[in-house]
Amino acid sequence: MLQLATLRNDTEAVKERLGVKNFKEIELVDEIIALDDNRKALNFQYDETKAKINAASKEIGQLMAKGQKEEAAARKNEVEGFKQTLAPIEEGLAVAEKRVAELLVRLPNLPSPLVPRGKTPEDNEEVRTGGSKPQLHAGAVPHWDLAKKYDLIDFELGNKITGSGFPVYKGKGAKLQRALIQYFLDYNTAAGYTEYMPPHMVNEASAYGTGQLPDKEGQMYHVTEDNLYLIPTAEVPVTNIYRDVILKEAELPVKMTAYTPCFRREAGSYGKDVRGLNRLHQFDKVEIVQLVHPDKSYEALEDMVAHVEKLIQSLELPYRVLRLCGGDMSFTSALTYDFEVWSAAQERWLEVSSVSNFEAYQTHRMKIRFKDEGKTQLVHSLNGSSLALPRILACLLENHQTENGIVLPKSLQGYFGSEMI
RNA sequence: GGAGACUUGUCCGAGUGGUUGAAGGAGCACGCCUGGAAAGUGUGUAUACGGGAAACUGUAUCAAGGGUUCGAAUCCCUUAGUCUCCGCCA
Repeated sequence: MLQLATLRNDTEAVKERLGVKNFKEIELVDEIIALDDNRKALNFQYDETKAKINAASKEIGQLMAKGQKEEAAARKNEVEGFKQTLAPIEEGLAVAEKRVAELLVRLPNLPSPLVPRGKTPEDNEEVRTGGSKPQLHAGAVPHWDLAKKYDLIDFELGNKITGSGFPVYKGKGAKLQRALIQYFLDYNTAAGYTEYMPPHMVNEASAYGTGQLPDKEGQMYHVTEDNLYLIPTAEVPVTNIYRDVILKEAELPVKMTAYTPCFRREAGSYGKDVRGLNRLHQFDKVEIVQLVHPDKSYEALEDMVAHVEKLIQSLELPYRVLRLCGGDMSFTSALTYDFEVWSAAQERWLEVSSVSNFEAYQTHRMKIRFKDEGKTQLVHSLNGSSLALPRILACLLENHQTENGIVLPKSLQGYFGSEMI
């Protein structure tokens, strides 16, 4: 969440930035500041009254030790009076604190100056493209047909076992998944990311930390019996590894990578968007996360974008890099680059990675800090997919299909154990 | 799942109602000592939110939340976690 100090010090700039994100309730900013003024005043009164009570209680202790019972009793009465004035202050303070916190989490992160204005995906800015779109042979088909033809994925079987959006990978299809995961993890660890295998369920505090709660609970599967959430992305458990941790400056940057399945309810999706592998309830993804010095986060973002870009290039897929506009970026992000790969048979772009700088928005909630010559301050957090598997698989199948089979990119051949499917 | 023990600062560890934010030790930082280092020695060493130009100072925090009390690390309740034994089990 945003810091109150930012709201206070740069009120107008904050409002202007929220406007870029098409945030509707700009008036919340002034409302929060006013509420916090009230909170501060109450807090001051509380502290003052409490100080009197503490001092008097201490005296009572000393009087009792000296056996001056009557004086002690008199002080007790005095404290009784203080306590009566304290009660309403305490109550008001609790309400004020809760209200400020509630409203503050409703403010999205401020977009960086690089974020283009706009409302829809059409307003995203194409930064660059790479690779070239393939000329498919005459009988070329979309990936769901290829998956069937080569017996790689059984969608109907997933429907039977679980429901739509839960495909069953089979034979070479399953092996290719494993090869992709292994390749991505090796590629990430070679770049200095430490591999983690985190839990696939998280508690409320973790979901709150990365911003899935309080608003987006409808997007996660919730195990109500134990009050746990299935992770929608490895970002949640991995970033929370450092929740409530104060790092040493020398420990920065922290670079982590993890493979996990991801679970998303995707309520309201339909049509061609959800055909085949385009949008699933369960999918596999390898994620990268960085915690960095606040001065270095944009440098780190560029570094992560370059990292993901090289990975996509190594898969020999045509891609484009988009800088998301204010209206299309996530609630918690300050700047996001999306990678889309060209799905040659569907003739559309599919998002395969989203790389974001959250600045201190997540770390403020999670209290991830570092010590800089005695001064403690928040680190910046970033994450990106490196990479999400299903759409990569879809594009690999579609783009690399030939009459004789699917030719795998060289980078994958060793992991998969052969050149073709 | 049942029974019991436990959860204190960066770490170890003392502390069962009254100047305890917390003894003692270790670690770390800086200084002294040394040709240099070790040893020794001195000082310092939590976080959040307030007040103050600053020095400094108030409040809160001894797993978390609530209660009793003039006063709680210390007593009571709830929750979470750790350990031991039993049960179950990949």
